[in-house]
Amino acid sequence: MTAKQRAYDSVQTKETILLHAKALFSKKGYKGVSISDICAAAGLSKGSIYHHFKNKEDLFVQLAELSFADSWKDWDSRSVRFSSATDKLYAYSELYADNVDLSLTKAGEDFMATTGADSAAFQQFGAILTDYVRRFEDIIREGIENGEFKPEEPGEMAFALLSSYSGLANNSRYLDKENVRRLFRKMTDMLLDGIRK
Amino acid sequence: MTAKQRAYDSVQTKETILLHAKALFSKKGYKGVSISDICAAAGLSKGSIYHHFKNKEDLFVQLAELSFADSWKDWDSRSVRFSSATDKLYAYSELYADNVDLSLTKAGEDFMATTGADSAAFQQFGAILTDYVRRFEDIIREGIENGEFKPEEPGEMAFALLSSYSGLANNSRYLDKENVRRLFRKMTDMLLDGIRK
DNA sequence: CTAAACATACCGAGCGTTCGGTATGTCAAT
DNA sequence: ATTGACATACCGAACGCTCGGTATGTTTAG
Repeated sequence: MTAKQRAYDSVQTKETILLHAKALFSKKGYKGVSISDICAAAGLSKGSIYHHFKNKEDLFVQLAELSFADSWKDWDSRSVRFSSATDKLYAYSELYADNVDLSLTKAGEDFMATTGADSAAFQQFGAILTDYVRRFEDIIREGIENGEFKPEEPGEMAFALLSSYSGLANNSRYLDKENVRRLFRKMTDMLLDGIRK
Repeated sequence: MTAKQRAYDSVQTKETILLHAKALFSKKGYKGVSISDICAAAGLSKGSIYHHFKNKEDLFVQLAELSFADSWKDWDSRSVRFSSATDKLYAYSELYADNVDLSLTKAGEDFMATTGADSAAFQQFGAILTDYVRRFEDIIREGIENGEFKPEEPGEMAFALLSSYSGLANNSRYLDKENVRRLFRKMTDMLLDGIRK
């Protein structure tokens, strides 16, 4: 006996929309994806999408909110396995590498360049990003406190490290998965010990 | 005595278009800038722009070609002053920092995501990028050869370093000039010596 | 019956691009 | 030196199309 089939499932539908939207945004950026594109991918009509989301900006911000939250939840469950901040950094970069094709960083930049800085959605997204850096900062701070990393301003270090990873992610778009992983590992090597002999 | 007065000056006009286009593209990305935007900024009509360029893609590729060529020319005249590859790296990062507001890297990513990989313009731009990395690679290779840097694959190192700088440039969009310079210097410190204690 | 969930049809604005037309410049023949 | 033929530079209206968004209708759940 299967459960009663329901033609309407609001929660499921919203998840479907966000799922396809994420794939599209991460591949084509914010402006590169139209609502119609999302409709076609999700197999839904515009009316349905605009029933669940106020507008395109709202859709993107909600997507970013959920994506980053999920991503950190995933991270939390993994990171406990690693005792040192150094190991955590490698694990983080590996996680990043495995999700380059579903990363919203590029779309986020696009979104911020597109959306006016006065917009509410813009500030919401800005808050998400700030929070993201702050969470990453915790790893750095941990490394500093137990003597693994140099004792410098953790906020700046977090910003710089994340910039390196996001830059690498943007430029790895046309590489195969294996190479991406190798490059992210190499990047972490570099960020830890530098290129100087 | 002024130079010969001319009602039309094709070269000047084209330069004007490219100048304003560069400022707009670097701020709003490729898709974020319309031909009308460029018209308004340059004080010209659409017809005029399409007289000088085949289409939007052509305009962007020509702009990228000239920009990168100019940028390297500028670099060549500066870099001779520095004897070590380490010094050159700092000088390069400073040059990058001073031009974040006129950088086409983000617009280039946007362009590649927008334009089909089969397009001629796409491949032209790809060639420009490849050439750019190769030129930067020369600095790395020099550093390796005279024992400043670790003897690793210079192509990969160039790719990684440039990714770090471009990522930082993308994320520095809302910072003031002084902070951007400081962050780029910090990034170079990090890339040279790492964050490990 | 009511309300939520979804579809359909449509809107005005803006997009990249085209095109007919108009200045302006060049140059050879007179 | 003037003229007429032609090329170049530029304009602005308009095209076909897509965009984000809305109004309205239909289906399903409770």
